[in-house]
Amino acid sequence: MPNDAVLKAHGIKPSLTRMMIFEYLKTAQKHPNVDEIYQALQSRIPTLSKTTVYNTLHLFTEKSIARAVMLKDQENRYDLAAHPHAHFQCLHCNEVFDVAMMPDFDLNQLMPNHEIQDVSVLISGVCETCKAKEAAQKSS
Amino acid sequence: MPNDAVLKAHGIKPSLTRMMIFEYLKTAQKHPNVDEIYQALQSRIPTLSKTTVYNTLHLFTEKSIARAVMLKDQENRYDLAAHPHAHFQCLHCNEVFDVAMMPDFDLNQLMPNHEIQDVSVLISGVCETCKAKEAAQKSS
DNA sequence: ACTAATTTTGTAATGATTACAACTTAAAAC
DNA sequence: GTTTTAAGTTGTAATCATTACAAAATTAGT
Repeated sequence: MPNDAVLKAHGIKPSLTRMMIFEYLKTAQKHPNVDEIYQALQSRIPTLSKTTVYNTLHLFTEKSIARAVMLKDQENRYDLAAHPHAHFQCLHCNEVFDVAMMPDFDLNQLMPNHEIQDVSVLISGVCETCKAKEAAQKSS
Repeated sequence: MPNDAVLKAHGIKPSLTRMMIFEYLKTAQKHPNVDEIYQALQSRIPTLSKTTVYNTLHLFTEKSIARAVMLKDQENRYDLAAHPHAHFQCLHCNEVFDVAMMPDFDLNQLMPNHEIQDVSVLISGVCETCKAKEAAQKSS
């Protein structure tokens, strides 16, 4: 489905700015924060303002095509809400990776009378790469 | 185990201030943020500074007797790390509840070469009370 | 007591986020 | 195809949690 169709399908008028922010979220191989999105698109949209990035992300979040990722650095990062997944944040290099998906917990049984809208899972630890580096240093 | 013993066991010198912040975290039936802790203890520790609260919570987090709860309001809240549990935040009244515990995912199988230190689960939706209120309003 | 180390404090800086009003662009009405 | 209205975008200033940092106070070791 082309980008404008995705936006329209969620009740968002596909302005050029919105399309480009959406496209960036879709193709960027990371979990960008507001400033990263702003910096990345500034060259192509010279009049872009940070407020617009905030506005657009709030809109995307509200319309459920993006969601805020809660991380320890206390700065919102965003990714597309398309496929539910967990996040792994390395405490050494600070990189964030997607984790395929958690098995579905039987939340409705745990909390029968609550309406569950979203589940965020953040796993933290040390990533493969950092572990390898540490091991290499120790043995040298 | 008395509070000072808990602190000592984690390598923290049990100063009066630290004991009182620990005690507050233990007994408060909520997930206080820094300001709430500060306000609550100010009457008993008149010279208390907010920086001290920040310092102490960082220390507690580092020594693993407390942990930062990641919530959508973008303001750190803390609870004791004692028994692992998930959090439920109501999107209407903003209240936060503990959820017994998630079944343990087989994370090590999902991410074989990573070292997992912590898993945070945040569930959001509408709580029992808010749902009941809504239902009552509709039927009136 | 004396010195050194630790703990606590207050003020100032940082930096993400929001408020808000002006401006610009696009759509609708005529 | 103007005019009117609504929607989208922008820039500046304010807010507020958090951090940096250095001084002051307290505690522990000698």
